[in-house]
Amino acid sequence: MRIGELARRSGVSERSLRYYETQGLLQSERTSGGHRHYAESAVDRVIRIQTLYAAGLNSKKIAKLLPCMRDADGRPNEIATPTLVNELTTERDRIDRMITDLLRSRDVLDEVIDTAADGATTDPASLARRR
Amino acid sequence: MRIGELARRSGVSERSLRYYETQGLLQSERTSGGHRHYAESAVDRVIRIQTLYAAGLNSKKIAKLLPCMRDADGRPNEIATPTLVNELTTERDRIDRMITDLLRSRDVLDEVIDTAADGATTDPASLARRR
DNA sequence: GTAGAAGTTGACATCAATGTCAGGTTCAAG
DNA sequence: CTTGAACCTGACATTGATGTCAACTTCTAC
Repeated sequence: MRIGELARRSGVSERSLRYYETQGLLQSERTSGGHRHYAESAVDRVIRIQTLYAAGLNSKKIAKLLPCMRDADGRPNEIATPTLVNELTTERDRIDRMITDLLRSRDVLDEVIDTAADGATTDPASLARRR
Repeated sequence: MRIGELARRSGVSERSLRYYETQGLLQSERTSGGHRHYAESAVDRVIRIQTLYAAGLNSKKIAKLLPCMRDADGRPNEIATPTLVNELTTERDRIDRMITDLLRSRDVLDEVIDTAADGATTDPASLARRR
């Protein structure tokens, strides 16, 4: 598929897809005229990249990590080196702390929202949030 | 307490504390010479601010949200307006998605780490992570 | 072959919290 | 009073993925 379709299907801008390529995160075939063509599997890959970015990893880490992830269909292409394992463990712990923080923040928001709702509401969404 | 102590105790840089003040997130008394003095409660407040920043809220949202949170000792000073509740609900849902993403990323990292560990390890931490 | 949609590269902008530095002032202990 | 630590303001830098625009080329449907 071409870049426009990949962007649409993955929910990531064309700009970012080209950027991913410069960072070595995403491969593409080129037509004789220079247009990019992607395999079907690119959709999943892009989504995975996005998810890792959202978790606070930078391009370099993602580039090292991607070959060690198993694809939908099989085994990983590489096994993480001890050095990489160390880095990833650090990231894992950071993500763990992030999750803890986010849960706390979510609870705070829920409380503020529910406090405002108290007094009178029939909104099912907020009722559902009540403890 | 003075800014240095607050920075140390809250784990936030002096630079950031001053920034929080310009954003209306943090109040301080001033000595005749212009030095900031903070109440004990500032420590908690700063930590709360940091947590909300980590959850992706910006200064403006945090400024609106803070008066609606209840302090350690009591009731909130304000009740969120319907408009604010809408905004906060949007944030809450975003945070929810963030948590989902982070859990996924954490699992991915765990899998890569464990795959690398397979073959031979006696590291209790990674053994503990095994499913 | 032609028109218009879609693609290309390169450059520059952005966002927002935080780091850093300079030059000056205040505080507190001796 | 002195001295050094701590604090003040203001300015500029950083970070890194992404937005945006310009000028040009390629692709595709007719």
